[in-house]
Amino acid sequence: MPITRLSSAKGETYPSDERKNPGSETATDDCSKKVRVFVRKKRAKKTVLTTVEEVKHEILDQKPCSLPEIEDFAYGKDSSFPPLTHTPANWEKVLEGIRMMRSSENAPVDSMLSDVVCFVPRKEDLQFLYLHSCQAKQRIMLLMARAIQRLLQNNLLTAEAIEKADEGTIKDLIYPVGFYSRKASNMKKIAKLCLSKYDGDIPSTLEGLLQLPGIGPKMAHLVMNVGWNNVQGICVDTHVHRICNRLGWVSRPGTKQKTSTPEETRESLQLWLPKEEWVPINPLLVGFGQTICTPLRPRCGICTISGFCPSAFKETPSPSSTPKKSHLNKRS
DNA sequence: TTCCAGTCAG
DNA sequence: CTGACGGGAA
Repeated sequence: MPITRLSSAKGETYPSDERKNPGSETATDDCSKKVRVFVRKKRAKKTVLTTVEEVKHEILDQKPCSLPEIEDFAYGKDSSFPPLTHTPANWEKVLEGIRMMRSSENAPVDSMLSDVVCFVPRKEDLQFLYLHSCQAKQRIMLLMARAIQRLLQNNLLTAEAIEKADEGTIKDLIYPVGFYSRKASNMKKIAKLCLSKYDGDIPSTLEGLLQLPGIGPKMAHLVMNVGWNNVQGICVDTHVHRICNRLGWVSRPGTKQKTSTPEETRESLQLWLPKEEWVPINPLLVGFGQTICTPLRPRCGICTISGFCPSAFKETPSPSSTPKKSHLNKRS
């Protein structure tokens, strides 16, 4: 079956879990010293941002490593030195808590991804077709699966076939999917573009993907992440956007204000989140956002990390029926 | 009736 | 920045 899913299976282990081994004291002391020197230098040059990734890259000479000293330093646990900018306290506990909640509850995203990526082998190459469902609802995702099935049955999964096919036919085949009309025409345009510029394949760069009609930052990063295995950025959808802001994980540059767009969230999040989390953060938070940290009436009562969440129990219960801005509002 | 989700057009 | 997009569910 050529359909690949982004959502990861439950019970997956993450690299950060393997970090807590007591290493040799001399090595970590040395590392700790290097971190201080490095950050001091950066700050002397008035470099605005110093990320955990950057420190690791410099100090550890590109070798993947997550020494506790760097993490502690980043979180501000080391009182002898100010924390790195933008790294929120307790983020690992929060992530771990969300993983726990996710493992005990099935979210729609687990059964079928909201963004479905199909790879269709043809000759020796991989042909690619994207279908994009904005809906996180299970119903739509089931319909999405059926839409793909129908496209498969009609041999409409190669750029050539899509290019030749009637737009109305495609429209009918993918029908109940959100924005099917626009998507059908985008599929035609993308097929034509891919045939003329990419030999029937899809572009393998972020820039190339973003040129395709209907492909924005969210889909482009998703395709880079799961399609090309080349992580250029975090795939930020509204769930990631919303939850990161509720947690206080992201902010507009130089302020404590919430980010206003997913793109802003992506850039802010990438400043401190370790790269090994860039891919798993999406299905993790999407599922969390579907089951617990919902846009409307988040279930703070059953959320195990509400103690770490600045927004816990602070959402207005019924925004639609009572549009009046009540007592609880933004802080100065 | 309102909202959903991402992208694009105005 | 605002709204359209297309259907269906809350």
